Amino acid sequence: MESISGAYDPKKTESETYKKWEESGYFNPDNLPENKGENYIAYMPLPNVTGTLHMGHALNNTFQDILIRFHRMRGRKTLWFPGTDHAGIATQFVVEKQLKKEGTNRFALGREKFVEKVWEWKNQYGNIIYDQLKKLGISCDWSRVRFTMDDAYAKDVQNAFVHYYEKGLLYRGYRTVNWCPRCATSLSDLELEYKEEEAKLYYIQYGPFTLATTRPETKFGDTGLAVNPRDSRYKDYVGKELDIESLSTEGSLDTPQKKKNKIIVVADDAVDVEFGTGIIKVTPAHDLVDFEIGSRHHLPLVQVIDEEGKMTEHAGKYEGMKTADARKKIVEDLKTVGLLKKEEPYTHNVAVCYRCGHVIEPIPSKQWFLKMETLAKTALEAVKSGTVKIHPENFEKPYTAWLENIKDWTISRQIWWGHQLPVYFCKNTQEVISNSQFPISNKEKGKYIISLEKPKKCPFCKQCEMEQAPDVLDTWFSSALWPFAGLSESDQKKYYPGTTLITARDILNLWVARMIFSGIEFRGEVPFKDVLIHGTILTKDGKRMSKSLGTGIDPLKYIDMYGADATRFGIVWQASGQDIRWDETAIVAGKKFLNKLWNASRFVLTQAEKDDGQSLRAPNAKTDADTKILEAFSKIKTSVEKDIAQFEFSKALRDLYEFFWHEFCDVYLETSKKQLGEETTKENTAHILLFILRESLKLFHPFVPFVTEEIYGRCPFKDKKEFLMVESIL
RNA sequence: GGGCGAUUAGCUCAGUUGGUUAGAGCGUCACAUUGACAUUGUGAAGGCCAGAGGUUCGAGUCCUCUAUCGCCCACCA
Repeated sequence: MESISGAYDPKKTESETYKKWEESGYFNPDNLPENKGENYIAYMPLPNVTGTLHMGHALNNTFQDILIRFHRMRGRKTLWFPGTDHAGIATQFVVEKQLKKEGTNRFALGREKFVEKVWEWKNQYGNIIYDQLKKLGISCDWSRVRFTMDDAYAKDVQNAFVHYYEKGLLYRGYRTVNWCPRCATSLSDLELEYKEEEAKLYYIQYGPFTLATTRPETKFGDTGLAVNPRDSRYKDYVGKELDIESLSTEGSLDTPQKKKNKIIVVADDAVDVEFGTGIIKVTPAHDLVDFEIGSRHHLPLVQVIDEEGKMTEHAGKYEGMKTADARKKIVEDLKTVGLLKKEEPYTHNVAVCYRCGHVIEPIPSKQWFLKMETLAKTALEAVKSGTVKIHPENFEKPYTAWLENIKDWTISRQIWWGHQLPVYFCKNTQEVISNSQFPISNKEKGKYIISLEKPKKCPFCKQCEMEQAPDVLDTWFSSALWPFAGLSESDQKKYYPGTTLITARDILNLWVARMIFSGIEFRGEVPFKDVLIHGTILTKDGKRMSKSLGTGIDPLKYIDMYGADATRFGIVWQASGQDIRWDETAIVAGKKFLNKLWNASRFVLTQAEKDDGQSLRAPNAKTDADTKILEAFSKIKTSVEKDIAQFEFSKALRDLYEFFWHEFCDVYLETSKKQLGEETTKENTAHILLFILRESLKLFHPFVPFVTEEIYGRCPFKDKKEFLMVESIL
C-alpha cells in the first residue's frame, strides 16, 4: 500500500467507498450472483420522516448491516428494505409548530393546503435520515425505498381496510377514548405518557355515601355508583336506584342549588375496597375504567366534556367552561350547598399526550375499531409455536401478555396527515345509530359506504357528491403492513416472507405484533422468522437519551470525529445485550484497532507483493508458530460464525479483535519477521500471512466495512472480486 | 399494583450448562523511541464479584430474602 505515514484516515475513503458500493448495484439482490441457500431479507424499523439519526438508529442499523453483509458474503441473496414512516401525529405536530412560527395554523389553511404543506415539508426534510444512514455504511437496497404514503403503499393500506370490513372485523362505535384536546385526536393507550401531578382528592356527599374523586366536574356525567361486590359495607345498596341530593345544573352561576337525582348502585370488581371510601361514581363518558364498568352494567353515557375540553350542554349552566375552571367553580358550589365533606392533597399520575404533553381528556367519540380477538390469536400462536422466535426469549412474556389481554384496536385518528379512511358518506340521508339513546354531542353523519374509489354516484340519495370520512388511520395500521405493502407483485413473490426483524423493545407490540398478524392475514404466513430485540443506549449516568431532555448524543459527531467504522466498532463492542450506558472510549478503541488492522495489512503486503493463489488456500504449517496461528484462525472463524448466527455480535467482534491483534499481530507477525529471513520458511510464511489477511478481512468486513474494503482494494489477491462486500466465505 | 432486568477493577462492560491464581476496553504507573503501527510494544498496580442466608466437595455463576437502580405493562377514582 502506498501510504507513507502509517495512519489510516477514514475521511479519505468512506464516502468514496460508499458511492462505489451503491453504484455497483450489489445492495439489490437482483444483481447478486447465483443464489446459495435461502434469501436473507430484513426490514428497517421505519424511521419517522421527522427523524434524524440517533444512537438507537446507529445501533439498530449496524446490527442489521452486520447480518446483511455476513449473509451476502455467504452467497445468499440479501435484501434489506429501507423506508420511512409518515408518522401521523408526530409529523403533523412538527409542521404545526412551523406554522405557528409563521403566525398561522392548520385551521386557517384548511385541510387540503395543510396536507400540501406537510408534503412540502416531507420532500424537503424527510430524506435527511437516508443520507445519515449512508454515512454509517449500511447496505440496504435504496432502489426499493418506500414511504408509507406512497401511492402504491396507500393503495395496500386502503385494501387492508376494505378487507377487514368485508370480513366483518371492522365496526364503528362510541367509545370513551383518550382524547388530546390540543392535537384534536384520539390516542391509543400506547401513545400516552404519565406525568405526576399534585391534585386534590375531594370527598363529596352522595346521598347516604361519601365518595372520593379528583374530578368533581365530571359529576354531571355520572350514571351510576359502583362498589366492590365483596364490600359488606354497601352490600344492601347494590342494584338499588337511589334518590340522592346533588348539585343542580340549573339556575344562574351565582346561586348554587341542590336537586334530587336518581342513580343506580352496581357491584364491580374494578372497585378497590381500600381506596377512598370504597365507593366510586361511574362516569362512563369520561373515564376509561368507568366506561368498562358502564358497559358491563349497561349504564348510559352522558357526555359533559367536549372535544375542546369544555363543558357541554349536559353541564347546564356550566356549559362552555374549560374543565379546570369548571372544577374550581363546582367545588366552590358544592361547598356552598354543603355537599363537599373535605378535600385533601393528592399526588397522582395524569395521562398526557405523548406528542404535545397536553393532559388527556377521556371523551366518548365515534371511532372505527378493528376486532382483535382472532387476529391476536394468530400472532400469539406464531410465537408460541416457534414460527416466529423472539430473542432474547424474555420478551415473549410482554408480547403474549399484551395479546392475551388485547382490546379492540381503535384505528381511526382525527388528524389530517395520514391515510384517509376509504369511507364515503351520503350528505342527504341520516344514519341510524343503534346506540343513539345516549346523549352524545358528536355530530352525526349520513349513511356511508366503504370503497376504494370515491363513488361517482351516491348509492343512497342518488344525487349528492359523497364526502370522504375526515378521519385518518392510526399510523401503526399502515406500518403493520411494512413487510409487503407497496411492493411489486414480483417482489412480493420473491421476497416474502423475510428473515429477521431487529428492533428496540418499545415497539414490540405497537409494531412487531401487528406486523405478524397482518402478515398472516394478508400474505398467509408470518413476515419473518426471528425478532431480535436489542438494548437501549442510555447516557453515561443511565438516563434515557432524549432530544427534549437534551440528553441525546449524535452518532454523526462520532462518524465525523472517528469515522463510521470506529463508530460501528464502538457500538458493537459495547452493545452486548442489555441496555448500555454509553461510553465514548469504546470508539477510541475502535479507532486504534482500525489503525492496527491498516498497518498490519501494510506489513503483510510488503512481505507478499504478489499472489499466485496463496491467499485462496489454507497453507501447511512448517513451524510451531505456523501451526498455532492456523489453528487459532480456524477456531475464530467457527466461533464468529456461531456467534453471529446467535446474534452475539459483541462477542464475535471482541474475539476477532483478540485474535487479530494479540495472536496474529503481536505473536505471529513478530515471529514471521524471523521466518521471512530464512530460506526454508520464507515462502511458506508469506503464504500464511497473505491467507490470514484475506480471511481476516472477510470476517471483519460486516463489522467495519469501509476499512476492510479499502485494504482489500489494495491487495494483489488472486481471483479478487470486484468488492470485498461480495467476496465469498464458504 | 404486575412483570422483566441490573448491581463484577477508577469508568463502561464480558464472564454460555457451578470447577484450578476473576477478564477486556478506556484510564493510571514504569520501562522501551523510529524495525507494519507511538492510534505502538513489554510489564505493573487496581476487585470480600451490592449485602445476608442457603444448596454443594466446590458459587461471580443455582435458590431465598434485603438494599439500590433501570425499563416495560396496567393505572386507583
